[in-house]
Amino acid sequence: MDADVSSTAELLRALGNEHRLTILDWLSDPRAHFPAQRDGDLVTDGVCVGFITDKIGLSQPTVTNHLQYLSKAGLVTSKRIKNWAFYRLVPERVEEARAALARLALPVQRP
Amino acid sequence: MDADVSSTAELLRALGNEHRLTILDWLSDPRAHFPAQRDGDLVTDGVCVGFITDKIGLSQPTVTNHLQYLSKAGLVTSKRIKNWAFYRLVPERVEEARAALARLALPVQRP
DNA sequence: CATCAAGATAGCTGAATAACTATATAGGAT
DNA sequence: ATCCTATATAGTTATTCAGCTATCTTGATG
Repeated sequence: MDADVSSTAELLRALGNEHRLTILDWLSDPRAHFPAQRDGDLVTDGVCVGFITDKIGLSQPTVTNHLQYLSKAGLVTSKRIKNWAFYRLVPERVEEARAALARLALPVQRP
Repeated sequence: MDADVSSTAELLRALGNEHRLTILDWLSDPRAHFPAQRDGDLVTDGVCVGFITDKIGLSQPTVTNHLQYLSKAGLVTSKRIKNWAFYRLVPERVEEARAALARLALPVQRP
């Protein structure tokens, strides 16, 4: 556990928001949630901010904020093509969160 | 996912704090982290607030605050014996968090 | 009954979150 | 060069978080 509690906490904090969870869910299967893009592949490059903004019903700056928050926690990466920004999920980082919780979920019962 | 995003977010928010993570880690194996108690079994009843307060180095009201936060998220339960309050981990609830993250960690790759 | 000990509650403060509008920046198209 | 479009940044506001000290409540004990 003490193998970086603070980074784990930051990670879980980033996951602890309704809108961010929704966005991550969408990004985990972009083709199921967004139309195809002209200038970048949904899966390979990621989803553009505009699509997420339209679908989630928040202002564009607020969505950018959430995406930057996720990015700081390492949960997404971004890529710029022309003047679009594409955000892609980093599933390994989600897995790290799961791994950190694994030991808590299985408490040691000493005799 | 939409099977209660808001409760999942609350759960992950509760997990997203260094001190609360530390406390939960201790509660996942109380005998490894605390001395035996006179008036309640560490595992069966939980750990008393005083032990946690001493070990974590925060004020007692702050610790009570964190424990109540965890309790609202369903991550711990409390039991009062005499004038001690014992807090015990609810590993099933941690497992719920893991389950919610499981689908994100395994993104669908459609052909 | 008076006192002590354990925890909870009240009340305060500063920092971080989450939202918005308005504006800046940068690339394409006319 | 100008305009349009996509995103980022600035700046504001209200709320929540995380900590503290001081006090209340409750049970045990002299």
